[in-house]
Amino acid sequence: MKPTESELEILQVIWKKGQCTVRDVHEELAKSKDAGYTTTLKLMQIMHDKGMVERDTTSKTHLYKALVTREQAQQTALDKIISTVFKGSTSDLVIQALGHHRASKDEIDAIKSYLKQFEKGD
Amino acid sequence: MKPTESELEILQVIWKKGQCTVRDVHEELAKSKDAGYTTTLKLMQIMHDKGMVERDTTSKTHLYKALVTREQAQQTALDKIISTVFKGSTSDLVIQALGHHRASKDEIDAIKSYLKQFEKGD
DNA sequence: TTGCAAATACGAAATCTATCGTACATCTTT
DNA sequence: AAAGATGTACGATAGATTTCGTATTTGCAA
Repeated sequence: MKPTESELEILQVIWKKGQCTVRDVHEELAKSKDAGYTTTLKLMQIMHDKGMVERDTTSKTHLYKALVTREQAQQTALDKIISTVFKGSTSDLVIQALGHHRASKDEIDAIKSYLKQFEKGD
Repeated sequence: MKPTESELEILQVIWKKGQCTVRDVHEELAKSKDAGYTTTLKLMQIMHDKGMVERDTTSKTHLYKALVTREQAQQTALDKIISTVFKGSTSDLVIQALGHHRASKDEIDAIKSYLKQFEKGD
């Protein structure tokens, strides 16, 4: 349910590529991290045991796909930090996010139009 | 730098009360958690070793204060999830947050006025 | 078909986190 | 001043996570 730090790193690669071999993932991670191939392999096997990914073992080289969606992981992550560091306040989070992570004009427009549409629903 | 899960629970209490004894923190945590007093004590000592809190040891019962501010923890947490699950996109995070964590009218107003003020600065 | 390269399987060590028990120190109360 | 209560110090354990080494399997090429 709640991916660990390393599991998230791996999921990121799978989310981006859609479908991955262990080597795909490992080489991507190797750019920023320094761990052995079997480490990545083992982690992906564990993730499979946990049901976070599925794999096609038809051929020798297995193909992994994510079962946890990025949206699910986003939601889990948001829930956690909103409750632990934002006192449960979504608006605090939004304001803090906008304040420090300089959003582009386009992003701000996206948010504003989202807010408009959101208001109508009320 | 990056508080663990338990450390965050403790920081939350200290942030709220401003200054705490171990017992203060422990009794607050006891409401939702079931761990012994010395566990809380040990964690707070570790936090002190890490420089996350300072303490006044003048009297027998030590007084702890946070050295990590809530804002810093919020920023660290945001940075992490924006990069790990939101592809670096702040607006994705904001929209996801607003979409799932039903914000109140007041909160939305707060965000809108923030956006207005934010635009002026551009 | 034999052997090499690349992949998987998996046990085990190394960390890190959280938890607790016990020893020791310090107040308070009588 | 002694006893009990309350506090801190700290080693040790349990569990989770990450890492790696080695054994085994599989496919391909000479």
